[in-house]
Amino acid sequence: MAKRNGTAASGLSEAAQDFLKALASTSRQQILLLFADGRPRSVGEIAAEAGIGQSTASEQLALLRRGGIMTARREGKIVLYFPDSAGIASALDELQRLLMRCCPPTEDA
Amino acid sequence: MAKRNGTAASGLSEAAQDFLKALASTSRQQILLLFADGRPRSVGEIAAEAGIGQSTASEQLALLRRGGIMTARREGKIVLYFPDSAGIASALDELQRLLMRCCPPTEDA
DNA sequence: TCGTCATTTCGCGAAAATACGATATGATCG
DNA sequence: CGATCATATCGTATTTTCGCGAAATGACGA
Repeated sequence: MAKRNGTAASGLSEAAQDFLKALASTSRQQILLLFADGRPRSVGEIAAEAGIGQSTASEQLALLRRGGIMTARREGKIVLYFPDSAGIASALDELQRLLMRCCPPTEDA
Repeated sequence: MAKRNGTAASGLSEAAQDFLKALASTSRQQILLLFADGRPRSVGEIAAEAGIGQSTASEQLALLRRGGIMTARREGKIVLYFPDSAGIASALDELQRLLMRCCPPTEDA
């Protein structure tokens, strides 16, 4: 009776949980903001631009990836990370549904 | 040159930061879910229904309130907590804007 | 005013997150 | 194959969060 990844007891899927946890960190937000220009980056680049260690960047990127916020593909010797628009959209959607459920925008109108 | 509460260096206002932090916790999510029926509750009720200590509930509710997710009003001797639809909507809106900024939903579309 | 009830604040120990350097894994090139 | 570069994983120290009971604050009623 392992818990499926659907709706957990708390009402949010694990994916959405990971999404929120990944986003609730200023350092990960900073990483995310590097991609405002839409250009994929290697781990080393990200570490340098964010001013953090290489291993730290790798770990944070792993969390962002688990949260469905970023994806990566291997490009020869390096690994290119970039935002996962689809993952973000779906997590955001689920989050919105949860909030709607708890907090109807004033029951009248 | 104190940082205004508008857009911080990371790109997210403090309000949005607190919103995310408040939401990124299963116990706080559980509290939030108690309000699916729209009925306001006292701190004691919330503690009981969520199965946590009373002081813990108070502290978590404070975080939810700081995150703009819940509000409270004093009703005689007790304090009634309930979701803050407006706060949620605005934080969600800002979050959405941030994500749009970093992750355009495929540059063509 | 005093006592009581509800909530907040405080002090604390346990658990988790964070960042780092060092080391292991994987891929490319000689 | 062996060296090298990029990334991932490991071990660890520091900080932050979590949840609790105890004590302080605030509100009401006798």
